[in-house]
Amino acid sequence: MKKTKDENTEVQILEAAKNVFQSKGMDGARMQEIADKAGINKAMLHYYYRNKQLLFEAVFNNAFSLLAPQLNTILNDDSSIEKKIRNFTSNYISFMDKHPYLPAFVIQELNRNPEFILKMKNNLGFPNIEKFKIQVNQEVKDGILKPISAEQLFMNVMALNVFPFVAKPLLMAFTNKGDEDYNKLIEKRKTEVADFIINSIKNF
Amino acid sequence: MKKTKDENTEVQILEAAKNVFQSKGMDGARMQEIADKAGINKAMLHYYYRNKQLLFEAVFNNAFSLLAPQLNTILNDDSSIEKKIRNFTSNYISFMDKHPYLPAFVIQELNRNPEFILKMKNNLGFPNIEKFKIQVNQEVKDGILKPISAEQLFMNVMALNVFPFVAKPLLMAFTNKGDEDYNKLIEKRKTEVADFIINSIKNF
DNA sequence: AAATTTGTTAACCAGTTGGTTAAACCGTTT
DNA sequence: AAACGGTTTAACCAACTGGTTAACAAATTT
Repeated sequence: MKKTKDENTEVQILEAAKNVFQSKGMDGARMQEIADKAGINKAMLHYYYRNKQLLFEAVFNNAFSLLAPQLNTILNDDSSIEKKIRNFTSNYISFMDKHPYLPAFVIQELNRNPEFILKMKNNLGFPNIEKFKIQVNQEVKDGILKPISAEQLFMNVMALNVFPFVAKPLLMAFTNKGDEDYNKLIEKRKTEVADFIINSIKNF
Repeated sequence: MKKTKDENTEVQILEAAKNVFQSKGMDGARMQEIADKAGINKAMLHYYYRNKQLLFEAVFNNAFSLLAPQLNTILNDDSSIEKKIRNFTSNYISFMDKHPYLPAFVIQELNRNPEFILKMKNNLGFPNIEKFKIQVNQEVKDGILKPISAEQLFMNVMALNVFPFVAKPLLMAFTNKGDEDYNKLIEKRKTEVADFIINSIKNF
């Protein structure tokens, strides 16, 4: 039919690969299925991305570079810790509505291959906790926050925001909620999670 | 050499399968590797557990039935919410020291196959939130706790306890900690997490 | 418009994988 | 000690999987 390098094929492959890799993981994904979803021949995958590993890494890096800026809002922004937590919590949950598979995918593949993150760490813009650490220590010293280490606070913020997406099937079962009800629970967390954290750490 | 059904082989297979499945997942696991780790012929796997799927389910059910009692301490125990949270947090983190791969494994495989949990729900002893719900509502009404829904509180408790294990490689990278330092962070959480939660929800 | 480069396909291939089979092994029963 | 039963093995197999190849088609360069 048509040819003319649409510059489309390459993007269609990446989109199809994203869907398949994020729902089945590296090991469960099949090159044939990606090709089918992209509406092309399997040989094209190799023409554009040499092999499965490289295609996977393209998808993974894309996913990670969507995630990183989200985290940097809480780590590197200049506003107060309280504002940052409120801001991050609300933003992150909205963000997840658009990329529901993303955190489970990243976490799963990093567990499968922990050395993988070393490559990432060299990337510019890799989330770094140092600034956040200084800021937390300062606010604790100033009596704005009750004593807490930046690392523990960061872990708590991450956990409370990310876990409900990562463990969705499990939490749905335990709370006896269907998909719709569970999403309502999560929607409420846009404000509740921040309140929960602030309540715990702020000196009033 | 020796024969006499040691009743050993079957257990050795399960142990080897646990190791391989929990570190590589269903799709990444190889029957040959399991056989090698168990020190037996590949055909034996099929002799004892018909096929890969059934062997996997045996491992998964084992894992899940280790997890369930942990959760039931917080859901069905009779002590106060505060005591349960303190007790659960400390216990759970100790439990994870012994089964580090367990939560990531269960969560990963449930994401891959969400219908899977329906089978579990019929099992006796499947964690159920109802009692916990009544208890939380009561303590809120009595003014012991600030207003919070049982579901949100439960999600928060789970998130704060489980997430640091599930997302270990990610959190290690973000916090710039090596394995040893990260484990120290987690050790501290045995008391810090409970304090963090109680601080947030208790009326003083 | 001929030649070259880029994009695309169908057919193929070698290695791997889950699973099978037929025979051997060995303790127990007869 | 022969027959029997569950246990174990080596060899095998069909299906699948990632990847290659050679030829073809469209676009670009000369």
